[in-house]
Amino acid sequence: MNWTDERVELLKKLWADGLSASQIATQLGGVSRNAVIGKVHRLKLSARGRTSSTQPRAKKAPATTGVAKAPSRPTRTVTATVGATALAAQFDAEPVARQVMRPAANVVVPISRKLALIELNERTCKWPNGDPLSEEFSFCGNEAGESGPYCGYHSKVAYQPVSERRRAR
DNA sequence: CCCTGATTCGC
DNA sequence: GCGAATCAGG
Repeated sequence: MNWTDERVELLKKLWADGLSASQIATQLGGVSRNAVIGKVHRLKLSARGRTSSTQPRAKKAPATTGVAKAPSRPTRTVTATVGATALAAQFDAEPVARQVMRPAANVVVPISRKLALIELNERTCKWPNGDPLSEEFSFCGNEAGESGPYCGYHSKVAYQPVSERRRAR
């Protein structure tokens, strides 16, 4: 990946918005956080003024009122081989999972390619966007990592079992 | 151990 | 210019 004007502009914007280097790296795709930091320095925009206390870290979604406690992870992993009907049925049968499959509201979501199910392949991120029963439903579609069904961002932020997080490392 | 940005230095 | 490796730290 090379630093096109477009990518540099996005880098500037996200850095100004206070995103961490690793968050920016995942959204840009194809670069490491080191690359982002290096670029930031070369662009001389290191100072972000804001000494916003501690690292913002992705936080949990605020407790929703009156809703049963959600499981810590999706009940099942979406794979490319699951048919659309089966997928819809799965979520239909498990309304709780539908809620859980969304990142927390204050988490930065990478730019999604918004692919349809049939557009997914072995190397596209299978993180679902939105309500599976809605017409706007799509999948992230960014490049998935070697070791999982999600892109770098979603494999970290996704509600993944701790055991799998460790194995991925 | 998770993460953060900063710096160095071979390419 | 680029970014992996490394450092220093929360």
